[in-house]
Amino acid sequence: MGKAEKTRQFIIETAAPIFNRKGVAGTAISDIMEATRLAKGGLYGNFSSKEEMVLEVFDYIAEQEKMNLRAVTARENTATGKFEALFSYYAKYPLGQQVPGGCPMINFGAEADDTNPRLKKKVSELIQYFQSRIELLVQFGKDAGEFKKDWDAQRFAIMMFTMLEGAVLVTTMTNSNKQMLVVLDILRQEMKRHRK
Amino acid sequence: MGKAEKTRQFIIETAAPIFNRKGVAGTAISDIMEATRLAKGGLYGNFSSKEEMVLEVFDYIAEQEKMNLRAVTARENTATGKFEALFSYYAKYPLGQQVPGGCPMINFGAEADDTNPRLKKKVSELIQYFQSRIELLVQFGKDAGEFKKDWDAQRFAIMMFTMLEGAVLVTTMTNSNKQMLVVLDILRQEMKRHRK
DNA sequence: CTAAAAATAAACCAATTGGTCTAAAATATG
DNA sequence: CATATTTTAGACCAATTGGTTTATTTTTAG
Repeated sequence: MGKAEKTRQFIIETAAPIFNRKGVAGTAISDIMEATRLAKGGLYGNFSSKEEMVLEVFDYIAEQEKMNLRAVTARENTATGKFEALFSYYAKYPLGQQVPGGCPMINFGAEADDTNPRLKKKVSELIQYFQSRIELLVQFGKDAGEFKKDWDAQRFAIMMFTMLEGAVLVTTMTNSNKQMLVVLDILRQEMKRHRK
Repeated sequence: MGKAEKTRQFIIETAAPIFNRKGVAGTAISDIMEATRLAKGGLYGNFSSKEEMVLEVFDYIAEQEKMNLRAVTARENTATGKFEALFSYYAKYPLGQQVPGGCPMINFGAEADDTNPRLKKKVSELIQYFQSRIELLVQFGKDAGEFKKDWDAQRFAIMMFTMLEGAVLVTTMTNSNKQMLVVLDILRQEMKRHRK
């Protein structure tokens, strides 16, 4: 990685939590200049526009989120263990976030919806990825004989993902993970019902 | 309602969908001027700042959302019917929204989180209201002998609200209500399990 | 070590930002 | 109807917006 690549990456990593926290419209280029200690030329030499920068920042965030999801589940080797690891991770939410400032799918999604179709598409793809990973985890558990074969993986993936995202919103707004814990209990119970 | 009050209300109602769509930071005063056909003085004579305007706009939106929730459920007189009316309403999401631009709890919540504590508190209160209404609906059904007495109302309210909000996010991002329909089916099934 | 290439800082730009002020117009009240 | 009050339009403000350009520095490669 040459100097240029390094600077580019440094800008992306520095800008990510700022955009996630303050939103795209709420973040001025001057905010990024301040955080990176780079002059305007340093930024526009690496990105042709704020829009392009945001798009690349989200790619980075999406990669972080995917890596985190893999890291959390990789530590266990049974499907049940992997789910439990995920539940423990969310129980501590919003601690341990890879990119601070709340869930990027909610943050970027809410803003992109009516203003940025390219960004919206990226959010949509990240959502799909998360859901398909949950589905694969259920399938893995079924293949390993941990879960009953008639458990509807897609249905559970939708249930788990929507509930977790909703719980993240509530947790963030109320500054309390009380409801998140209830949600996790419901998910654990649902998993138990389909255990062999 | 004098002329002043009327203008004030007109500004709020006109600005509401704009803020909901484009976000607070993404909305310029000039956007509101254009939509209301009012000059700057006309706006700042009624609101001391953009911040104050947004706060009042959200109060209006919250009132609309509450009224809508009441309106949807009021048409039926059994708890089961009221829940079914809610499910039918969400099945058509995002159609029939009172304030266009997606769910205001997500939109304003995501942005307010790290930037506007006063707004965040209002979002939090609206969330609490929705959840308590669901709880009351369960309680109403229990009292009327429709639901089993041992159904945990609060637990279901959390499940229903978080799943619906998550589904709204997914529905909005993917431009498809496919997942919303799955979520509604899960909720219907859960209700059935606690029917007498 | 040197020459070509890449990366950077900072001055500069027009447009727009949220907000103020004043004079004119509209309204409400006696 | 007249007067006091409220409401409004629009000029004006300094600051900031995203973005460009140019001259200089730094890095890379031969």
